[in-house]
Amino acid sequence: MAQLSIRVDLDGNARLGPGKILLLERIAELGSIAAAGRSMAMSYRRAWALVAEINASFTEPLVTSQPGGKQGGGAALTPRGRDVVTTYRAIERDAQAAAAAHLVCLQASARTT
Amino acid sequence: MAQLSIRVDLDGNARLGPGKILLLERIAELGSIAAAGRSMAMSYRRAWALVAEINASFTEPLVTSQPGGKQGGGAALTPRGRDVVTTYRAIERDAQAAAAAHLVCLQASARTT
DNA sequence: CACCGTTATATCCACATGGATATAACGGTG
DNA sequence: CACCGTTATATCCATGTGGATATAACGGTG
Repeated sequence: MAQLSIRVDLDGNARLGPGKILLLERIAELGSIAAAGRSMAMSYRRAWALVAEINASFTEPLVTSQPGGKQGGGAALTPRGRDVVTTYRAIERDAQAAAAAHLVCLQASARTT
Repeated sequence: MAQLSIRVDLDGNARLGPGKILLLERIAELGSIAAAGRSMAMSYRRAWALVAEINASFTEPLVTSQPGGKQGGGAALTPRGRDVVTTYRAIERDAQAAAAAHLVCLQASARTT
């Protein structure tokens, strides 16, 4: 089915799209920036840069991280981080629902090959 | 206010986002691919490539063009092209409305600098 | 105390994107 | 019939993005 791909442009410079949100979810699931990046075939460099950008975009960090420690360290989402992910997914769900009828219309004239 | 930036991913390879839609609107308004590109500070090469990609994505062209003729030629939207633009704008409007409450929530924790 | 996997950071470079530019063909208009 | 601005297309190249790689620091664990 036709899908919307949604990027949120907040006032200020914060921009949040599918890639960053998936990265956040993988961090929550896997407990590290490195593992999250690997799971998305993304270099650590890029994953780290995205996390830095995300944290800089909000008034408090969405991701906490520690170098060293058990298993070498790791990262996790803050409560605020979890909220942001949940809210983004809600936006996606509601926007997709609101657009469903229009998408059927668009899809009808699209080349499917 | 926080804005959604929406890309539509149709079944097949067709992808339609804000840039292509604006280009289509400018073509409709200005009557040429070249003028539309200029109005968006976009090279003719790129504008032309986007139009080709758009036309290839649908079962019938959204843009017709003719080289030569009065004022050197020009381009215009087909009825289908106008439909697609209208439908996309409707998706944008409805999705934005559906997300409005969530966006307020997100914006509250975003850095506004 | 050596080891491990991570965070954090810097450097180098391959590649794709797209701008700049050139050229030809087209077909009304003066 | 020359001119014009467009479509259409090709070539060259600057630039930015992000991968690959290296290194240091960190702090639990065996």
